[in-house]
Amino acid sequence: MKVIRGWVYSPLRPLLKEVSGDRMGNSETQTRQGGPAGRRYQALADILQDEIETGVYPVGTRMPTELELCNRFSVSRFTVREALRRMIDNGMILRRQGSGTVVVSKNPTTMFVQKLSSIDELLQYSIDTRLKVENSASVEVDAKTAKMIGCDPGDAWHRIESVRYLDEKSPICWSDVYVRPEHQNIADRIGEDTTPVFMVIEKEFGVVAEEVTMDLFAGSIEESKAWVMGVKPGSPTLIIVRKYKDKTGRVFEVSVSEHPAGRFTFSIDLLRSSNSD
Amino acid sequence: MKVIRGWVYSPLRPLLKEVSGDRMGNSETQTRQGGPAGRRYQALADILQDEIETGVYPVGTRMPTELELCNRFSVSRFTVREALRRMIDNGMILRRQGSGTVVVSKNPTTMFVQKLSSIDELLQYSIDTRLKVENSASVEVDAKTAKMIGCDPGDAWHRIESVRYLDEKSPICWSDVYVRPEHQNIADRIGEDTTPVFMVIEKEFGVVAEEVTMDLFAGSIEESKAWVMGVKPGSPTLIIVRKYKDKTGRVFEVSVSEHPAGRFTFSIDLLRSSNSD
DNA sequence: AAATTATATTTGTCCGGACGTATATAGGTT
DNA sequence: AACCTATATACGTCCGGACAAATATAATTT
Repeated sequence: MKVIRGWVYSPLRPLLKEVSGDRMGNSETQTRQGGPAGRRYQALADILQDEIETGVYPVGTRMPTELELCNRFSVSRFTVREALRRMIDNGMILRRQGSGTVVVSKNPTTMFVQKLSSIDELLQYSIDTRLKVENSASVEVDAKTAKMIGCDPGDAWHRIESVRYLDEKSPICWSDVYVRPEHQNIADRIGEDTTPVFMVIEKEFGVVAEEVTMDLFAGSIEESKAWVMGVKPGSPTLIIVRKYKDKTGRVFEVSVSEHPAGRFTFSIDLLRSSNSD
Repeated sequence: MKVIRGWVYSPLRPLLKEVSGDRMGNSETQTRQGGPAGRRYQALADILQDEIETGVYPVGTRMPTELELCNRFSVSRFTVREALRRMIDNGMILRRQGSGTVVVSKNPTTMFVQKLSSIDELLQYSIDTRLKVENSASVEVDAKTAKMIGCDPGDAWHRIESVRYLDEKSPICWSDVYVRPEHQNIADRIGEDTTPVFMVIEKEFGVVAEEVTMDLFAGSIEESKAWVMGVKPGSPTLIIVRKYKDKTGRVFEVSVSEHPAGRFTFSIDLLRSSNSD
């Protein structure tokens, strides 16, 4: 049955009333200024959202123009635009100047958003962990590594092998950082302070990380690394591969981190997006 | 000399000019309406952002009021609010009605946002994977499990043990789903279709997942599970613990998934947030 | 018919004003 | 001093209007 938007009295709904025929005596309604308890743009957003969900405006088609919505609900353009702004945030519509408003999704997409307040949370290390460089050399990546970091075998990269410590005696992870040959001299800067490698490259060479992809999977640690990390060869590790891309899509840094089991947990916190609804 | 918008058009910056003393002859300037190529609110946001970074408004203190900013830059409240809205999105300021605007961060935080368009991307399984229930029983969690799922030892939960298959012969992961005793009858619904368990609970009992936390770490698979998954006991696995909380913060479902190495990769794609700057 | 140009449409930016509501502050009362 | 109350402050909502810029559509020309 579900007569949602039929404007029966719900505590808040009849804030907006559609003007159907010519006009109803809204000499009072219209003169209203200043907001009451309810937000008009929110009520309008709810209505439009529901109309999209029920198929009044199918995905792919165009919604009414701002002016049309102003007339239909007899509200100002401010209210309409504010309502539509919510729906943009919800990913339901898309707007383009001169063109109009297009419906792109039936239901509020991006149900969950990750709260990621700082760059540290991206890297998930507290400020005071330290990188200690073990080795730094130009390499041609072998087939196995190429597959892992997503490039062709034989490609030239500069590899910086290092170990991340919580304190002197507590290695957290082994970290292989691959950077472009033209950036290889940043190797000297690693470990100086706690700045992430990609931020050093950003500052030094002007490239900007526009996209970061992270792959997490389980694996077994190899013998040489196991020795340094103080675990048995072949014991389980959490492997995190991070690829930093600039705006052209070119990867300018790849880091491969191996965390022996028990030393590290990667946490993600997702919140239901509350921008409306 | 082409005076567009008052002050001449330079690429973008002197779009906003601070009024210092009493007033400059902006009889023309002020009357100007409509926007040129440059956005005034953006210019204002840049200025304020810069002033925060340079310590004019230290973190923790309060910024000027809207009206003060209106006067200082001789712009309308719309422009000021639009500028401040950007800074809210950037996480630099926080506003409260009646109180004012507080600086909470020196530099634009939330540098990266995760694009998460659908619930499938949260679960990271393609639609056509299937859950096959192996066992379903009420349990009192032991100490080890309690630590893993974040509750007290001895707490009563209903555990649904299942295996996720890509097809008949390809098990992807072992999955232990813990639900509240009062929800235990949803066990019959698992495997019927591809609906995620938490969505079944949402629909059936009216609870809503407001927050989902995911912990990823490496571990060793235990013997009984190894048998089903077709790997050697003790071999590495990627363990993912998902906790679903309602709006009161109460956990109503915990799922523990164990993915043998090589069978599954968890991917995250982060994009630099482009809300301004 | 194709390309160009002119026009209309539609969203973006910006202004000034008004009132509502939440918070903070000052003042008075107990 | 603690509590309550009146006032001021500051952000939130909403209106009407105006021009700018980007796009789409119609008209014109080639």
